[in-house]
Amino acid sequence: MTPHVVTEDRRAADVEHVRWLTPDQQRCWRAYLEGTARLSEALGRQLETEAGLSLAEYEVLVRLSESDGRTMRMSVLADSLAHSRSRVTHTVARMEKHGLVARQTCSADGRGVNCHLTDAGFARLEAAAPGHVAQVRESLVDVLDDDQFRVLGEAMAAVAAAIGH
Amino acid sequence: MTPHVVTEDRRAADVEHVRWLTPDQQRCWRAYLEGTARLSEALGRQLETEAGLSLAEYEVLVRLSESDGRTMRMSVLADSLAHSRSRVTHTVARMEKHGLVARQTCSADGRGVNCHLTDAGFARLEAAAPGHVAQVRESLVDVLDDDQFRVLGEAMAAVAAAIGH
DNA sequence: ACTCGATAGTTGACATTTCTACTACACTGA
DNA sequence: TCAGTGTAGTAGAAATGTCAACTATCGAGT
Repeated sequence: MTPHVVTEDRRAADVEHVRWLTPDQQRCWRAYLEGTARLSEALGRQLETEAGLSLAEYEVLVRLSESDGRTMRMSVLADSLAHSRSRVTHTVARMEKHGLVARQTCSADGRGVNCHLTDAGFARLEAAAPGHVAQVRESLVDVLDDDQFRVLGEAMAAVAAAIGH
Repeated sequence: MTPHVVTEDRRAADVEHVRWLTPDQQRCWRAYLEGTARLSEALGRQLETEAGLSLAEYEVLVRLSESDGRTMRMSVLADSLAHSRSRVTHTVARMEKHGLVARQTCSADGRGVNCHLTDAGFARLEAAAPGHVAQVRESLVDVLDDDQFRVLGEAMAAVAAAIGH
């Protein structure tokens, strides 16, 4: 904002060392940004209109439905979704108000909270899943050939691993 | 919520026609979700802490900097970002308050509004770009080999095209 | 010129996400 | 035992995004 000459000079020098993206890489990167934006928009809209769920809520339902006893610790849920704890707290609080999940403090660890999928929540997931999967296919899986989709998965797994946990 | 027998039956019948994802596809899809979540989190955090910009604001600066006269119509900007018009209005309004852009009604079309990148906005972009590119490389480009990244770009371009404009 | 439907953009209410600070409990080591 | 440190989760405010309603202008058809 009010740069000193020194910092300006350093920045200017740094610029010469920047490994800018090549035009091809630029194209890939822009395509990534546009594709991911449109895809999450399409998925979110489908879920919202046909099932009254946000994508975040749906993902919570999925994780819980797959876990032992349909129950997960809040922090495990957060990690598995790659969402912040705070975000999961808020999401789960909303879902609890709607009767989709129930929370109770963990008997083994007094700090912990178990989040449990209710029957109503499970039913809601069952009702939502077919439409959601159809949308995932229509907008992503069926648009790509098997190799493309496989590489996409491997690439994003590598990205997730590189960023760390 | 209060399902009739008929609709329940229909749903149950439909379920049998659902083309669920195969386990391999599931893995790819989950990896996609986790990778994109972590990547946008990493990019957003880098920009916020090192440049005081959100990813959305940064993208606006980039588009404007590349356009003729560093000026774009609001709707063109929105389309090119794949963001809603409303969202762009809010984003640009915030940026205008900070002096990064300036708006003026379009002389040719009285409904239109031109969004122009100010010198301060351009300077801000120049300052932010090296760090951002470094993060994009560290978390994405340099994590993948050339083929993976190319396929990723092609795949997401196909997705964007399939979802339409 | 006039009316109608479409387009451009904004606005404000509402929902969601992020940020920061806080409480409570658990574990470790003296 | 208990002080210090780390972990689990929550709460509320601020920032950001979405939705629906609105104003204003354009442009085609009459």
